[in-house]
Amino acid sequence: MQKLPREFYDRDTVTVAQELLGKYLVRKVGNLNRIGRIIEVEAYLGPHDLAAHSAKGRTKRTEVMFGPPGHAYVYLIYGMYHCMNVVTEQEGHASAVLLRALEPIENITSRTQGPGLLCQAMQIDRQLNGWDLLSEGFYVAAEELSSRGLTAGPSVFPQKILDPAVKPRDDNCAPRDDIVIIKRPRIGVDYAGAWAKKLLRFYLKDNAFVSRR
DNA sequence: CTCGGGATGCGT
DNA sequence: CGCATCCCGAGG
Repeated sequence: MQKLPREFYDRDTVTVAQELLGKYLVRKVGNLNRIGRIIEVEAYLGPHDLAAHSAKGRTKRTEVMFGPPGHAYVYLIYGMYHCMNVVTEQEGHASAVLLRALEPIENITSRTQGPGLLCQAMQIDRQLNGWDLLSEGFYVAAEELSSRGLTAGPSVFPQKILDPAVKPRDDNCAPRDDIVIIKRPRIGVDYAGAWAKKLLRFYLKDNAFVSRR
């Protein structure tokens, strides 16, 4: 299970968001690793982005967004659900990628199609706000390596991002062939004016676990 | 301190 | 479409 390096997160947020698709979120609960393949995300582009929490400035709540990349920003929404982001770009940029849906891979027993359900299924709450995703027990991995030693699923087949703007890289974070990414406006941010219309929601085409709405 | 509303999900 | 449920951030 190849953990994503700090440099992966320390890049342009849209690039990170798109390259997170197909990667694996790993969360150890008890002695079991819960693993889900990330198939839907949204990019939040910093204080300038009126849909981003960091647009309110540096507050107690948004503190983590203003911190270094590769950390989890987890917050409570509507008094009953949690949402999980990964912080991107250099410290101070206050950008992040919201994880919206997973495809269950291992040890997941409840629904994962939506940011609140995803956190429920992975047992993610505000205790994990600020968590460094380069430590053990909670991180994102580049490839599935089943703890039972099973062969890789379809997600490990050669894949490609069909966006000429996204260039392949030489390291293990390289985008893979055949991934087709759908781009849509972000959900639930109608208050953000022109920013609500930008195509910053990304998901894998035809994946059955994309959140509805 | 109060108050309005929220990066949601579920039932009607 | 209503609503649960509570924290956040703004304003007095």
